[in-house]
Amino acid sequence: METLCPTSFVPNSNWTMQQSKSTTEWTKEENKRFESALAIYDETTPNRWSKVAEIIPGKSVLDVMMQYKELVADVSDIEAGLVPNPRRFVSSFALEFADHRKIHTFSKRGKSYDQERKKGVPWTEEEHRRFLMGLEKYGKGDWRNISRNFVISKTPTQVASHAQKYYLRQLSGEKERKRPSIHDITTVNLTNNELLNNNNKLMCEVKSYMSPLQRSTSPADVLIGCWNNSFDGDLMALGQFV
DNA sequence: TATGCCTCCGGCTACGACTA
DNA sequence: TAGTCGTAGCCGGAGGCATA
Repeated sequence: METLCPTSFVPNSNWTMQQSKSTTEWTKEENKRFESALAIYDETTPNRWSKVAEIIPGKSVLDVMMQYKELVADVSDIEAGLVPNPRRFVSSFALEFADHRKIHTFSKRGKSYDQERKKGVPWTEEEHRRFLMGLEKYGKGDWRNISRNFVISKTPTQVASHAQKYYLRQLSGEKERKRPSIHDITTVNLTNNELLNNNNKLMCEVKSYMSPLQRSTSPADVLIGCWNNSFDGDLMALGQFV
């Protein structure tokens, strides 16, 4: 059984990316290029952020990652209805993104946006890992925060449902398990933790790249903040800027 | 080897309970 | 009262297995 231990690298921080702002200002034109790039290179694109950065002269991989982080924050504000006029340039793309996420939430008592039953979207291993991280951070039951801060691609309902199956899986004895499952990945212990090694490596790279001022922020905060916004794999690309 | 049936897994939905 | 969580059950899909 593969296991991982999030607390081994998650710092005792306030768990925010607030301090880790991009060091450069973004013009309207740059934002437009940024949105176009996001449309061209979707989430499945390898080294997505490297490619996005190439499209925007003067912007680094970290810059575009931070910009994406802020875009997602805007979307969250829009979704929550907290901010009538989002704090910075909010594009139609952000609004579309918000609509897209809204489609994945369901109204109560059986009235879904789609009348037909949705085809299940399988959880990826990465999403499950983040789910486990969120579980460690917020504990069982706080699906809203886990969804918002760790598995942003899933709604709280989906997270809760996933958790239900996860706990059922844990309760079933190993002998009863006929087939391997993503739920076999747990948070129990440290050994065989490829993820830990990967993240230690990434944190070193991030720290190397950060300016002296930024280094007052834990690189783990940067890494986790990036994680929260689907920057999978692209942090590796930071190495070229070090 | 191909095919079809069976079983298991896991995402989705509905609904009751709880709380602010 | 609305929002959120917990959970039972439904359902589709994939893998396992038996049989021709």
